[in-house]
Amino acid sequence: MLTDRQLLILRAIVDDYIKTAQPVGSRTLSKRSDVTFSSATIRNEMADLEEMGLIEKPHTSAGRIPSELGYRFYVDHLIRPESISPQEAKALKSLFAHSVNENDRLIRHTADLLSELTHYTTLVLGPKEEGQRLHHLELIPLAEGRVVIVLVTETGHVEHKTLQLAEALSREAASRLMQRLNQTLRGTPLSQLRVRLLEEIRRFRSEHSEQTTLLSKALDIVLMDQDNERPLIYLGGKANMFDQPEFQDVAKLRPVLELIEQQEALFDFLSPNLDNQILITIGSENNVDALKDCSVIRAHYSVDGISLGTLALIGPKRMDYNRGINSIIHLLQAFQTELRKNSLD
Amino acid sequence: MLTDRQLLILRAIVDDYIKTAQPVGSRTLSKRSDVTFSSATIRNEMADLEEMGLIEKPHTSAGRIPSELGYRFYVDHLIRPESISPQEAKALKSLFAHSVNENDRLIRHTADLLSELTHYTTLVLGPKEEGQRLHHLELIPLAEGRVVIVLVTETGHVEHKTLQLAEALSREAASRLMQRLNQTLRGTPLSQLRVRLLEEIRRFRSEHSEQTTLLSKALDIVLMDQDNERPLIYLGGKANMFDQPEFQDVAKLRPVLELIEQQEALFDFLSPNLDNQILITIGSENNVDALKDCSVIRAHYSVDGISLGTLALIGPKRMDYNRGINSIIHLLQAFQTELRKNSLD
DNA sequence: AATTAGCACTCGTTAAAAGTGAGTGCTAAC
DNA sequence: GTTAGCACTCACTTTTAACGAGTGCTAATT
Repeated sequence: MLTDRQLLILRAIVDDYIKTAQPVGSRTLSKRSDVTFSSATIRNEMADLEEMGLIEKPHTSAGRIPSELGYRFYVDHLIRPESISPQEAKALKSLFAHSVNENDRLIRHTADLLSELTHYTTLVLGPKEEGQRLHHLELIPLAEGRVVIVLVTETGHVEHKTLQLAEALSREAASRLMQRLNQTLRGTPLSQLRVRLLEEIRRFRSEHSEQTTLLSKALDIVLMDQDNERPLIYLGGKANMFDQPEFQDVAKLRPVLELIEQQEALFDFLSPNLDNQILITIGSENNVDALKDCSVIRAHYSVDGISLGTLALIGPKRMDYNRGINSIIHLLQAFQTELRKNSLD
Repeated sequence: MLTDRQLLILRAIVDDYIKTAQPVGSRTLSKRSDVTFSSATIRNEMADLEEMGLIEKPHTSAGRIPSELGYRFYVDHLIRPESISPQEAKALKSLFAHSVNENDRLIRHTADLLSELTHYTTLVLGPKEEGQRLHHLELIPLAEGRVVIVLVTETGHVEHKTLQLAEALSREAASRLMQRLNQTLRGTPLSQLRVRLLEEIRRFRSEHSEQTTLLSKALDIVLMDQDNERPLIYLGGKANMFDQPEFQDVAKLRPVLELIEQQEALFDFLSPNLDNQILITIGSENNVDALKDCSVIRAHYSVDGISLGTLALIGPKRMDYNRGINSIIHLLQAFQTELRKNSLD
């Protein structure tokens, strides 16, 4: 167990290092107004803290920096849930002043906002398709056998695909089929949609003896497309990475930026972990080599108790956890409220 | 005018520098099999080439590197339109083996292909909306006054927007209005669509005395949205930038990557210049400070003689122009063929 | 017993000095 | 016109020295 003085020193070291990115020496600390004891005393305490693995020195004659364990301790025990400043609270309220009807744009907007708010890079994992339920389906026949299928989910998400049929689908046939499909399929989870859709078309065909073989084949191909399986990831403030002194070296910067561009890898990484509402992973805790020098703050967003996706903040291990956590919590609130507005019960 | 020997030497210097990124010395050149004269002779010729501004030395005791003028001369006079290798030609053919129905995805796919082919970063500017013409318009009323409007252009581009009305629009009203709108508005350039759409709705209202004020207001807001004005830009192979030795320094890399993330700036930069089908700009010719160390190869793509957008390749000034130009030309062909397939006359 | 002042020591950082080598320009010989 | 030879330049590397922030330990102080 740590003494109060040790806690004070540890917090001071982490705070200072987060601010300056420079190893913190005993003399520097002793000059702080909240430190009443001498640098020698601090050195003794530091030796103890180092023995406990909470801090470390880059080399013999340097000050101390927090270890991963130190950051972990700081995050777990030393963070004070600071309320954001009044002007920020005001800004946050006005952020969503005019509603954004489409979830896609709402999510993109949110990613940008969060990165502006924190000056870190932001990742927003969109809702997984599979979990969502169908609200409405529309078939729009165009010229030359082209058919656009529009799909609206209960969360208000709209999506379209274009099919190419060998022969035209009449507007009347499309209309009849559509009416039937909407009657029977509303509420179907998208994960089952493909199977049930084909089944339903087959049944419709036998009842009405209409020629929809081509349609079902084309639909099958388009719905099979794995593009749909994976939720989209939106990024905000990528350039913020450049401002971090730890990423002035291309060798450090490259793996992070490369990972960020890879949808698949990111998806695996961000994929839901529903234990906590807010999850912070530090350095090697990320279990991703490219992120061994980064910390990630994740928050799951949900509507009506259903978890939809993830908001994440990515920065150096030396990131401002306090600010990051508070910003993400506050933005999460506003974001969920907007999402709620867009959903179709 | 340059002598044959000077041309040989200039080409050798540029080729060598493109390959190695190291200043080329007279001794190195004299060892090439196609060089029969001595290093001293080469030094004399180099002095002349330098006087003409075609090459320069980073410092007194270094080899020579091409100047911007040198690259310009190389691009204008020394490039041989090399046909791509058989295996690449084959690969190119199979690239679009299965058609991509949606232009958006086709464009994205193309950006990725081009960057894979060249190992440079690729930009693809999508078609400008304004120039395109309406093919079909669909209104889909959902629950709670939500209406999805789907818009299909003659190029086969599909787009949707969600409107929020204060009170529900009946399916019948929507259907009637839609039929009318499609009759009168097909072929309208998107640039005029907003005005003509509102006009048409107003007229429809007076004729049928239907309550569509809300609809036109909501439509107005949504169509006003400047998001639509600007074509999308797709990026491929961003990570390729990291491989270039000239961008190992964050100070050099940063402005380029930052620019690439800025849709607006890129849009202005890539905006059509219809003089040539292929345009190459080198370093300062880009007129963009962030690209002063880059070269850009641009190609305009068109369907049925109508220019739609731009394919671009971005790399260091020392980029492999030969390969870049040839790749972009070949991919352009295939890309346009696919686009043609997707258009609705 | 806890705290602090003092001091030798460590080690990264910076600056200057010396050595190395690739490459040039010039001159004289071919 | 071409080439061999040679002095010269200058980035790059290595070496050495000086510097200073910071530490650990010990002895004195509270």
